[in-house]
Amino acid sequence: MPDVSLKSMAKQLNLSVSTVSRALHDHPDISQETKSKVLKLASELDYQINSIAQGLKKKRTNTIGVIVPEIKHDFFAEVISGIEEIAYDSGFTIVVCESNEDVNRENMNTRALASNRVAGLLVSVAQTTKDSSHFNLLRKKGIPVVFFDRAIDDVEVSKVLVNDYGGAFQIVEFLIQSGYRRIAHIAGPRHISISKERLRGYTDALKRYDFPVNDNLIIYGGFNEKDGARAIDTLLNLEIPPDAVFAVNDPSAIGAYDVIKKQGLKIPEDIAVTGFSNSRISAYIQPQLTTVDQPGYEVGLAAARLLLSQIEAIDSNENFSPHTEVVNTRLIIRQSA
Amino acid sequence: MPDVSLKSMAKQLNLSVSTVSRALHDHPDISQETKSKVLKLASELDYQINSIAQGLKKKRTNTIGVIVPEIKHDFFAEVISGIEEIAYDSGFTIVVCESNEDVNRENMNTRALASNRVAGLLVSVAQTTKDSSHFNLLRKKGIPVVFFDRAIDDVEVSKVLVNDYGGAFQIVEFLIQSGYRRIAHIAGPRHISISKERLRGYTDALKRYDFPVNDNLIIYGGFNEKDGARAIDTLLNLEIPPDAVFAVNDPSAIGAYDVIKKQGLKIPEDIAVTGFSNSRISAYIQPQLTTVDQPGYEVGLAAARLLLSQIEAIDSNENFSPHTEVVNTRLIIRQSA
DNA sequence: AAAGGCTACGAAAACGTTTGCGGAATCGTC
DNA sequence: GACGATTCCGCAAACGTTTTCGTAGCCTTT
Repeated sequence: MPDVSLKSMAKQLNLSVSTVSRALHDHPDISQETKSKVLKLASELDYQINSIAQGLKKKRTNTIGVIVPEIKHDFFAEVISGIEEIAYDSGFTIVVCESNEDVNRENMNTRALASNRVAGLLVSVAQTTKDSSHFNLLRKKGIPVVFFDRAIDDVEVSKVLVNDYGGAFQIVEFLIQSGYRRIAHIAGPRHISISKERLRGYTDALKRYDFPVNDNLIIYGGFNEKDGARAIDTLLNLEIPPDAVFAVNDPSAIGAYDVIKKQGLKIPEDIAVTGFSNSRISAYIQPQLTTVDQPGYEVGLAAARLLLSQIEAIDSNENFSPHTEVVNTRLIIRQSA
Repeated sequence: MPDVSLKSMAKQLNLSVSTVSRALHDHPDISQETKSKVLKLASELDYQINSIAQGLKKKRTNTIGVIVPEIKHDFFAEVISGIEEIAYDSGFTIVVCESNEDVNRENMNTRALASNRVAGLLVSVAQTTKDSSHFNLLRKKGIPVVFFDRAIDDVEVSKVLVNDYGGAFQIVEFLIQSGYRRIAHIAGPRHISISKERLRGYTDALKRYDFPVNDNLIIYGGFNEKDGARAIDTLLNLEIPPDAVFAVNDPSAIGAYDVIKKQGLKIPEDIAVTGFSNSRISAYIQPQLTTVDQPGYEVGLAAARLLLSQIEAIDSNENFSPHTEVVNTRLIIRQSA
C-alpha cells in the first residue's frame, strides 16, 4: 500500500538509494551479490519506477505525443497503430490527442503536451491550421516534431508524406485512358500540402495528355462528406457537367455519391467518381469506389522511426537535420470508374 | 531557450519561488499588485507549468489512461472521441494504448500507465483477458479504474456497459416476428461480458416465443471477420441450416456475408443476417446490414464522467462506491433481415 | 611498507513544483 | 502608544529519481 520506492527498498536492505538505483540500471559500479539482492526484492515487491520522477530528473519523459485531426478516420487510426507499434518496441508510450480539425484545439494540445515534457511530437495538422507559431514554440523548447500526411510548409521539420502527387497523377491518367474527357476535381483546402499536391497531380496529368485545365471544373472545399456534396452540386449544375470527377479523398467522394444518386444519375455510366484514401467503406459502398491506397500503417511506422531517431540524436548530442520521407500509393481500380 | 521556470521568473522579479507559485494559483495570500506583475511576466515569457514536476509533488498527473483492444474499430474510435471531449473540458489529457486483443500487452500497458502515475484508467478488456491480477494491482495502488463495454466480473470497479442483453433480445425478437424460424447465433468469447449478455438476450428471446434453444445453432468464436466466416461455414454445413443468423457483432456478420455470397446464397432470401455495433460499413455494405446501434460516443462520455467524479472523490477524501451505468441500444432495421 | 589502482558503495545536490510555517510590515482598536 | 489582527511574503522541506564526487577497503606493485 505505501508506495514502494528506491528509498523504501534501500531502507529494507540497509543500502543507500544510489546503490539500489544502480542495481536496477546495470551500472558497472556494483557487485553481483548486492545487485541480485536488490533485483530479488524489487520483483517481490513489484517495484515500478516512478516515471514522472525520472522524467523530472531527465528533463523529458518516455512518451511521445500524437495529434491527429480525427481518430475516427480510418487512415489516421491506421497511422496510430503503426506509431504505437514502433513506440511500444522502444519502450515509449504514446499520447493521442484529437484536434477535431480546429487550430485552437491543436494549439491547446501542443501546449499540454509540451507541459508534460513529451520526448517528441507527431502531428498531422488540422484543416484550419495556417499559423505555425505553436510549432515554432516547440522548436524553441527543443522538442522535436515530425509531421505526417498533412504538413505546413513554413516549419522546417522532418516529414513523412504520402506520394499525393503521384497517386493523383496516376488516377487521373487512368481516367483519361478509360476514355473520360471532362474530368473535374473536388479539391481540399488550398493551404494544406496534400490538397496542393493532389491538385498538382491532377493538372499535370491533364497537361501531359494535352487536356485543358478548366478552372470551372476545380471546386475547393474541405475534407468531409458535406464538402464533397456541395462541390458535386456545383459541378452538376454547370452548363456542360463533367463526365468524371476526382475527389480529394474518399469521404468527399462518398458525399458526391449521395448527391449523384439522389439526382437519378448512374455511376460510372453517367459520371465516374474516384476518391483517395482507400478507406474501408470504399470497398463496400455501391458501386465500389475506385481510389488510391494510402498505406497508413506504414506512414505511422516511418514517422515514429524518424522521430525516435531524432530523439536519440538529441540525447547523444549529435546534430540532426530534418528530412522528408515519401511513401508510395497504389491505384485501386474498382467499379466507380 | 533556457526553460522558463518559477525560479527564473522569481529571480527576474526579485520574488521568491513560492510567491510566484501562489500568484499563478489564485492563492489568497498575495496582493493584487504582485499577482498582476507575475501574470504579466508569465504571459510575456509564455510560461508553461512543468506538469511532471507538479505531478511528482502532487503524486499524480492530469492525464487519464485509456486501453482499448483496437483503435481502428469504429466503436472504440467513437468512445475515444467521447472520452477526449470530457477530459479536455476538465483539463485532462488522455493517453491511448492499444492492447491488440492481447492480455500481455494489456498488462504491459497498465504497468506503463501506473508508472506514469495517471490519475485513472478507462479500460475495455482484450478478448484473451481472463486473469485480472493487473487490475487488482492498480486498485492496490489506489488508481481508479472504470471498465467500459467489455468488463470482467471479478473486479469491483465502476462500469459503463451497453445494454447488450436488451439489444440482442430486441433484434432476435425482430427476426422471430419477421417469420424466421431457425435462428442461429454466432457468439463471441465465452468469458467476456458482452458475449454472455448477447447470448443471454438471444436465448431469452427464443424462450419467450417458445422457440427451442438448439446448441448446434450456437457457434463460439472471436470478434473478427474470420471468426464469423468460420462460424457460418459450420452453420451452413448443418443437416438443416438456419434461415437466419444473429452475429455477435458487425465484423463477424460481415465475415459471414462473404462466405454466404461465395456459396451463391442470397441475403436475406436464403438466409438473413444481423449484426451488432452499427459500424459505418454496415450502412454501406450490400445488402445493408440490419444491426443494433451502440452509442460509442455516449459510452465514452459516461465512462469519462464516472472516472473523473471518482478522481475528485479521492482528491477530497470522500469515499466512493463503484456503480454501473448502462446505455441503451437502438435497433437499426435495414435490408439484411 | 609505502604508493598506486581498483571496486563498491554512500552522501548530497539537483530537477520544478507545492505548501506548512514563521515572521515582518501594516492596519485598526482602545 | 501598546497591542492583537491581518496581509503578504520568504524559507525550507518534500516528492522519487539520477548522477557526480568522495572515500573506505582491498589488492597489486615496487
